[in-house]
Amino acid sequence: MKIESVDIALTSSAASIICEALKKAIVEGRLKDGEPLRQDEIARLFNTSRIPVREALTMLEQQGLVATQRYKGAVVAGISPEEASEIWEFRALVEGEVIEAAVPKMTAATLDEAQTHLAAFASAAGPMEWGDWNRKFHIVLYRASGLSYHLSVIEKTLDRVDRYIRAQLSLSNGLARADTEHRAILAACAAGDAAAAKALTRQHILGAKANLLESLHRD
Amino acid sequence: MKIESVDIALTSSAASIICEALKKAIVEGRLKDGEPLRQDEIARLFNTSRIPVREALTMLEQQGLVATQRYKGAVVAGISPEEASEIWEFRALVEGEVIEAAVPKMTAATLDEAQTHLAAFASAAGPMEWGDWNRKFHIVLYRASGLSYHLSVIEKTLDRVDRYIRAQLSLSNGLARADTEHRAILAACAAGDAAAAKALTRQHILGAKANLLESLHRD
DNA sequence: GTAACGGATATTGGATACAATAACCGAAGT
DNA sequence: ACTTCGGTTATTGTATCCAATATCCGTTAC
Repeated sequence: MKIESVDIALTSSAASIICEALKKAIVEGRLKDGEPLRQDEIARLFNTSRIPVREALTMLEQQGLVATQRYKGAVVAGISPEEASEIWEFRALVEGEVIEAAVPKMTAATLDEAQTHLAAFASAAGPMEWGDWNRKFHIVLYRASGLSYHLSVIEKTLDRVDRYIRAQLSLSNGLARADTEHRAILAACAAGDAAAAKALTRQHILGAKANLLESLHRD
Repeated sequence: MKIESVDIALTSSAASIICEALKKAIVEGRLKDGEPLRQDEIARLFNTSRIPVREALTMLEQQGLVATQRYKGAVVAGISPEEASEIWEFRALVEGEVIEAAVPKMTAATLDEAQTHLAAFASAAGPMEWGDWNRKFHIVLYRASGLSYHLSVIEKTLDRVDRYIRAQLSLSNGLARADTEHRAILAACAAGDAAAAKALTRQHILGAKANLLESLHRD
């Protein structure tokens, strides 16, 4: 007879727990651009020494989420309008290609799950939830492609810019427009029209890019 | 009057020095897939404690060059044929797009530098040099695009697979074929034909993918 | 008043020491 | 012979302590 076994922290080191918590705070925009991340302050928050905190900050720096200067510490890494513009072009390129490859492999379960996320997105209460469901909707569709390397690059890129997407969704028409475009993308996927899904995804991303740059320009 | 000032280790921490050294060894294929990386052994090599070694390994894990298991240590991360196939497709997508954007921005200096690397490639002595000049040739052309985010993704991807490219160059016809294709790509760039440069780059990468999979299949 | 210098404080980088876990090995029992 | 248990060793994860550097602030010279 087998004993009921539960994985107790088999994959979680203190560093990765801290890294994930900080990443979540950055991605959700709770930590603002340029905000300093003090090692001993974070260490106190997690009841650890500074060693795992430093490893977590090293991970985040490698992911481009924080910028570190020797003997000066880490700050949340911002993004310039030029970088934003380029990253949205990159997203259109890669996400367009991935959804095109994904459409022929989508199952009913894929479409169901996407539909669920779309409904949750439409009836969500605040910017944080919008961002979560928006991302889940897209990722579910991409995942059907089975292109794990492409997916990992997409996820890292989204980590880098997700807070700007959330801000975008909060603007006037941001939510309604995204919802409309999501429905069109899902319809194309359900119809098995890979070319249309790719084109709509590209428009979805490049339209958001134009909006973002416009709002940045107004400041 | 101003004093001649030299940056003395302003940007170099022990961790990043160790990281770069290990990365070079992995990229050049001197550390084989699955080879364990012991913390205290590396620490002795660099005359440091294990702390900066651990940070270096953390960086390499984030870059996908090593795989770590809790309480078991880090090993050089290999790559499956499926992953290789997907990564070469990814390269064709991104590098094709980047060189297309780069062609209109190339200067005479860009083409000169690429030509120099191409000549060095053709007259290089061994696999290591071939790999170095091959990579420099492509990167110089890509850099003209000014697409820094795309470039950073390409560099990280190349770090991950460069040793397989080097192995490929060492095979029969690998070097001659690469040289021929490089000349064609450079000619298209010099002629200002962005579409041709893109198509030739894609063929260059996808042909190498086919060769790689074939050689993997023979084993 | 202002700029340059010097010391006090805060913060990070690294070394050492200890705790937790895995791998190995040998002995005992069946 | 095979399995299982226990202990020993090797290796990693973390805490504590010290060194190196930056920042702040008062003082002083002009």
